[in-house]
Amino acid sequence: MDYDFVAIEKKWQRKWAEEKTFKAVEDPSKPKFYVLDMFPYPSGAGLHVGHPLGYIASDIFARYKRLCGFNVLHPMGYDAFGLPAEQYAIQTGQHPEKTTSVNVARYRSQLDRIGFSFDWDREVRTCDPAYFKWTQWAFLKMFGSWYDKALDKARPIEELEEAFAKGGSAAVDAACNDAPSFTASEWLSFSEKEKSDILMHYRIAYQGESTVNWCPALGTVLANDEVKDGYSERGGHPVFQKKMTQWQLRVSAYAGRLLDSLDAIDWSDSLKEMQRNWIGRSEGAEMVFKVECDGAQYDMTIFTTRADTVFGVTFMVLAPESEWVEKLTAASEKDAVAAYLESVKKKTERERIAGKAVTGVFTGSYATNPLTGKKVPVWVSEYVLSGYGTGAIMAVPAHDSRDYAFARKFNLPIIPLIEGADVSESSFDAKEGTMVNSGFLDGLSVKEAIPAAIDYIEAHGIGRRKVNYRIRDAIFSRQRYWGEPFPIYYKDGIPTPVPFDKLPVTLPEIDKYAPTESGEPPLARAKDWTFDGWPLETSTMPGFAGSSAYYLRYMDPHNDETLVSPEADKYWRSVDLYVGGTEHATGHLIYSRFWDKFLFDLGYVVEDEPFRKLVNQGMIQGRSSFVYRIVGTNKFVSVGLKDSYETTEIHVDISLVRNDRLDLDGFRAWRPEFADAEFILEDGEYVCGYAVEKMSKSMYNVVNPDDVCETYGADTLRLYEMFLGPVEQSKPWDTKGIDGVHRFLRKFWRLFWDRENFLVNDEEPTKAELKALHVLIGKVRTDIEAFSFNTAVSAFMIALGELQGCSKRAVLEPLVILLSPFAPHIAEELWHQLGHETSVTYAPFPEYVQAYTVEDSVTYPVSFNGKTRFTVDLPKSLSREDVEASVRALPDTAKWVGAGSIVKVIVVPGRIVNIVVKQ
RNA sequence: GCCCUGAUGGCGGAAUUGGUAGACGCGCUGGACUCAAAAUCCAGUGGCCUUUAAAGCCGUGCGGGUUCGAUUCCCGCUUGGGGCACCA
Repeated sequence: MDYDFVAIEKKWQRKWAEEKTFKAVEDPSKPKFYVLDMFPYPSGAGLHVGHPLGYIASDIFARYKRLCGFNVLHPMGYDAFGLPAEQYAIQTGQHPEKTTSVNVARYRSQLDRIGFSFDWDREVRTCDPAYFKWTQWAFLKMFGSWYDKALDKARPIEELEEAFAKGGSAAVDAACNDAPSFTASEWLSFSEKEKSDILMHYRIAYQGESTVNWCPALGTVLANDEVKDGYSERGGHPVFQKKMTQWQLRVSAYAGRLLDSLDAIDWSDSLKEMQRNWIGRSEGAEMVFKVECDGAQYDMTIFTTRADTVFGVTFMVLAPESEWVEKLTAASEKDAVAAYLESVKKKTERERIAGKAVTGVFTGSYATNPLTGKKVPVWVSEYVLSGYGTGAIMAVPAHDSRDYAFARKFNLPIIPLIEGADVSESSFDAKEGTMVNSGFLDGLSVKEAIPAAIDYIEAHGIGRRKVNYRIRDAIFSRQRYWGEPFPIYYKDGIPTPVPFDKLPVTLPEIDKYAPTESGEPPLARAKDWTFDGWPLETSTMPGFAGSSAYYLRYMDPHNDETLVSPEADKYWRSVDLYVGGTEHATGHLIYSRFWDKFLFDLGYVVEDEPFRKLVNQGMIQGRSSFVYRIVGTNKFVSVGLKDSYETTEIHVDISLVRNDRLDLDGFRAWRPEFADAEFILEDGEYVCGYAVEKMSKSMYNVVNPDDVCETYGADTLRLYEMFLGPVEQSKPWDTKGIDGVHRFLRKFWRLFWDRENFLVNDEEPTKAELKALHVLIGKVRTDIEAFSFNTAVSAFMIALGELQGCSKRAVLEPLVILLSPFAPHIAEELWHQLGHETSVTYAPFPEYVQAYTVEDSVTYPVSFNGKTRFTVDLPKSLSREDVEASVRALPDTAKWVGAGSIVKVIVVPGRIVNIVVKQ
């Protein structure tokens, strides 16, 4: 019987679905294991072979864990809200829900074909009201909470109100954005509206004005991680900085915890580093400068990490968006400052970054250096950011390159503070050297001077130690249709939560999906977009809202009472293995951690980190093929000969190319303009050139997994994607090697079947066969645990070579179990042919037994300095004299052996190379 | 500019903790089977020198170092990929 992968795969995929083989049920008697993939956005293009890479790896791991006796939760769903469906809707008028469900169906059929062991009963879709009810619920919980810095956790807002009523604003140490201070009695006298406005400064989910990334082309604001190099990540449209009132999440309150608990999770160093940079902790000091403008006096606070350089401050700089600009602009400079602010406003984010031109304007006011008493001018410049620190800086041109450039441009003085620093050409930014010109700091090294300066500042009441974080609060509103509506309505202008029992707030039907003519979000088009007669919020939530807690929902997806029941949460706890791309490093993976910590604070979940271990799979790139048309003709020249002609490189569809050889007739039929193409061949064939590029339709290099399943089968696809190289590594898809993997499966099949006979017998395996089997068992286990699937596949191939013609049940049964995570269909089929009734999925992983000894070896005692130190196993061909002579000839350092050491003797036939001592 | 990563045959990639570099697969070459082809099987396959073989020499991006021994550890570069970037 032949290996009929088409029939086998169809048969078992149907059985698995019918029998719900992979259904996960909470079972306290078994240890749990939660394996999760980042759920996909169901795009219209469908899956290409790059997408399943991570899914295959996690599926192997999930199946392996089941074999090891774990109760495995391995769910899948769809991140179904998003821009592409909405833009398609704007163009065609088709409801995004329709597009989305069509795409979801396509994804599902593609996924099913690869034979994943998902528990589809737990599927979630972020756009499903029964799901986003809990996204809205979490938002309301954040709206109803504040962050207590003293306890370092979120608490219900009612407790804040109580504290205000007792002790006013001074009674709490809360994370907030510039809220006014007030007494207890003032609080009690405030109106509802006033109280609401004040609380808004404290809520974890709050409405606040801030400088946001505004993208006019998309008609919406974007979060920082959705902007790349000043362009929108989706669509690549220019982005402007704009002050707007938006819903925001107080992620910044969690900065310290997000940073610290990175140490406790098993993620790659590079990813942790990315998050550390994004969070951006820096230690320094806040310092107060007295400022004077047209006779008025102010105290202005700045942040610096170089308190040691205060003696070199020669000017101050404000961010253009800073509130200080208005206060500190002298009457005489009003016009100049206004003109400058206007010019800054017009620039796109891109221009601000790219144009490194030094610009700025003098405000006409002066600040007093708190240490020297000297007066220095206050300037405004776009190189200072409003969102970081206090939006104002002290400038030390001698030791900061940006301040230096500014000082040079506007002819401001430069005072060097470090001995021997030459600041005639550029600033000296390094934190090393000995202080000079710095009063009481003179003679100290920079490393000593920084804390000494801060101590002094604190002692004299000029400022205090301060840790600053770069991470900003997440902008949470989007002016779009296809997202979760906010469960917020405006009662007398006061943002009011929709009661929990009225959730979810579902999307209204509207006639057009574009923003309104007056620039309002699409939801403003809805006829009756109200709650209880009051207007509802018209913006929707961003993409990361629905993906932030989906891993929790999988634990208890049908629960209508809570996001996740305490029982389910306590059982599944958190994700043990999370597999996905690194592109979410500063988006989803930050927000999810924040979201989880928030729910943890409120006692809804038991773990304060969502993803214990994270593996980032690499991208699979496309391998594009090219033909070379001789300029001005319809003649194509093979790649090896193209240098003798002037040619144009043309992408050719890779389905017309096999092993870089072009299918000439197929090419002529491909497009009308090539119908009468002529070819200049080499060795009778047309050889194409190639390049590794992103897999995309326009480069004709997309490989659909369905096609691979058609020709080779899902098992081959799975095995091949793993065999391609380490999961974490990016690599091009290259069909060349796929035959080798397919051949392996056919050979494997042939251990069981020849043309018509089932070969399996009950003979006793030989020692050599047992050795091959058990080496494989050990290797497969360690490789899977180490996520090294490519070497595991190699191990199978080696074992198969050694087990040729071995059709013994005692060998084949464990072999089938071992193979089942990788190639589940063929394994399931053969498992049943071996007479088993139940799925191989729950068979026990074979035990590794050291069932062999080194053949042809003999044990020698080895002695140094007349004492026997240890014994070694060596090939018989080596005489005892040889061994001892070799050991004696070794240098002393190699001969030392400590008590209790394990010794390995490295033997090249005929001589001892070395002795390795292991502890 | 800063941070993280990687660099090994014609190709994808192996190498447990510093111990015979190139496993496994692809490709290529030769052979078997076949009227022939496909499929399958067997053998060879880093480079140089050599008629061949044996033996030898050189070889893990480059230059140094530590070590009996370095793809592996240290220092300094070159270069591919990714991230951050006026963050004071």
